[in-house]
Amino acid sequence: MSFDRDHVLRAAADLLTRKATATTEEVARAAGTSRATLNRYFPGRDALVRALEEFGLAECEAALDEARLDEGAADQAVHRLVRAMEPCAGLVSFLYSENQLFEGEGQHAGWSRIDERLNALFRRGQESGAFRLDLSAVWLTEALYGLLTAGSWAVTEGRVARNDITHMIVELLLGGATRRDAT
Amino acid sequence: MSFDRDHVLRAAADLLTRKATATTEEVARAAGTSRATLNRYFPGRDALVRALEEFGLAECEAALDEARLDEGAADQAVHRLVRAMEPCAGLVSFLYSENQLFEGEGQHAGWSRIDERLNALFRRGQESGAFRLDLSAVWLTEALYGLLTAGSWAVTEGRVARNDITHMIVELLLGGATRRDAT
Amino acid sequence: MSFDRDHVLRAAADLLTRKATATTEEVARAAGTSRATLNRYFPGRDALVRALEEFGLAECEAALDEARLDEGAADQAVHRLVRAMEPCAGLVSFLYSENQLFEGEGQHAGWSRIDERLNALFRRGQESGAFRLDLSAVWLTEALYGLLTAGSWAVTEGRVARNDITHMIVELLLGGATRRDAT
Amino acid sequence: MSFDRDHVLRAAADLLTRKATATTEEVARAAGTSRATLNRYFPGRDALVRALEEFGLAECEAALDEARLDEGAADQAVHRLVRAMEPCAGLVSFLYSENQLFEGEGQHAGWSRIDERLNALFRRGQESGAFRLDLSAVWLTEALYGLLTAGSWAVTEGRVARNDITHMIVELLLGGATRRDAT
DNA sequence: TATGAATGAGTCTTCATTCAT
DNA sequence: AATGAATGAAGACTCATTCAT
Repeated sequence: MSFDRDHVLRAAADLLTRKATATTEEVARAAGTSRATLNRYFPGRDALVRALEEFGLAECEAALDEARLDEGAADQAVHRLVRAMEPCAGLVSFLYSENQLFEGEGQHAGWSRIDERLNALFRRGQESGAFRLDLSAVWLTEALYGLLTAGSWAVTEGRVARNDITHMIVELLLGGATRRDAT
Repeated sequence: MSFDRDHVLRAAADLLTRKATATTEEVARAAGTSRATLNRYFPGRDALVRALEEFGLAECEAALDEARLDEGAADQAVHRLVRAMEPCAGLVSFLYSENQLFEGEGQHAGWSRIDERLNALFRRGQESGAFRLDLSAVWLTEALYGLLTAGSWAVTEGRVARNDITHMIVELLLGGATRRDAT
Repeated sequence: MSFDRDHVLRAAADLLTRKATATTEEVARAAGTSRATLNRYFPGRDALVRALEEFGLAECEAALDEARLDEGAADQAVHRLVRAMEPCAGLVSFLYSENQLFEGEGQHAGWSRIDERLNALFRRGQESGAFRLDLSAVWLTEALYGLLTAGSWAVTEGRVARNDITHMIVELLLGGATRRDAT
Repeated sequence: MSFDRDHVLRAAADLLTRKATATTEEVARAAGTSRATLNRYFPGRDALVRALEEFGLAECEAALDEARLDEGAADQAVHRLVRAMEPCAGLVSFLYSENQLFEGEGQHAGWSRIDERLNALFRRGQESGAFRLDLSAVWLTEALYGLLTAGSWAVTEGRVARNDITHMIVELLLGGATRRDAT
């Protein structure tokens, strides 16, 4: 059977998300192939990380497309967004921590595009009067990443049910912890 | 001059927070000492991480003490908590990611104690009617960690002003992004 | 199209003469075929070297035959010898260096046969009074190899014209650098 | 005891002269040290070869200095030259074959300097009427290298006595194989 | 039969660690 | 006590080889 690049990338993402320092051998084994073959397609660990970055970017872009950020009320769009991005959370978290290493080189332009799309959504919410103005769109974007990561971990560690996590993130992000009806 | 254990730990925390894969040599250099001396006091990388864990735990406990979580309204306590914990965010984030590696070994009991104190705060808020019941105290604790980490990065990357970050985190955690006065 | 064993051997000899550490892939490419096919006919790098050895031996034997070492004056025979062997020089040089690796394994008997034929020529010259007795026939044989190799390199590097090299080698080997008519 | 760079270089030269494809481990063992330490001082195999090149160059230059090429009759100078260079022959031969690999990069300028000094000697002999004019100085230089290499091998393989080799090379280079008194 | 693809083996390199000063 | 130097261990990479088409 032929080498399934996508399958390998998914397996690598799964493993590295859980154990960021996993060996090339472990990655290869997890992908059901050998070190040498892995190296044929991704020459060097960097190449693998770069490929994962492209992969993660594509997944995120697809998630954003699927969420139709421009349509309907901003809070509903956020809801769709979180639901769509949740599967990417682990990989994105891994890539974030890896990117810290490449400080000098400047990060991949694709992430700026993603950031900008998220920023645009939050700005739209602010302009429509739905979202607060004292919390900047940039911060809301960063906070979304943070909550996605936290949610991913919380599920992995068994502290929150997988089926609940989208609700947890969306409600916290949009409504906060304080009771509204208590007013 | 005598070996300043605390100074070394702070330097190591600063560096590893930014670059989790930093070499022993880099850590030693950042601490102003040599590999060999570093190894004399922390025999093995694990020992250093464990020491950092103790260090981070102590800082966190101190922050929790300083925030007087049991006193006054829960939301005010959360405010004090975030302000007090913010300096620990980077180190806590690093230790979290390191702990992923030691899945097998149960994690340090100290973190459970911290978790429990935070959980207790959020439960108190829920029992007092101040906080929502559909967002579990456990999740709020995890979310707090996530927001602290996101805030730390956002400041490091220059996206949010250092003086604003406590406000950003507290307001989002308690009030969410949606405008309340718009009702 | 059928596999042209001789063509492959010549291409391999040409390449390995210039770059002794050439990869199997490079050899195959130079021969206009693929690694796998090369391996089908020469299973293992050793097999290729052995085949090259047989090839080189055959070429040398043919050169010696062509030079008719037993006929005429010894110095004339040396002249014919150098002219005939010059095309083999590069390959012989390569095989010499390869043989160093197989110290343990006795070298191919064919080389002894060649050596013996050359020795015989120089001994014949000594016995006929044409060649000096204080330079052993064995040494003259080795020196011939050395001069052939040096000549091959000198031509490759463009330091001596291809048409001159036989003259240069023969004259040096037979007459040395010192002027005779100066006496 | 401290790391003896010169000792390591000599050991490496001795081994690589005999077995050009020797492993880093074998080189280290032959030098009485470990791979890791070898790598500390010569990071990468290339670095070792470059260092050997510098080492060989220095030895050659020293040999040329010792031979006082400018003094006395040219043939006497050649005699001194061969005697002085003989110990370098193996290493020079190795470096020659290695240099073939770096075709693109152009060879170390030092060798040109050596070549030029040798060329000058042979030109001086030609101008003084001692050496033939139909064998170019450049060729005599190349031939000298070839004879040194052949002599080194002949001694290693036990075909010529070590004490005889200088005589063998000098006499062949200067006087050739043909009897002079036969005239 | 010839070849692209997969892999086992072995080398190079680097890191964490230990030792002698 | 502190450090430069040496090393064992382990990961990454490349090559020669084999397999399936």
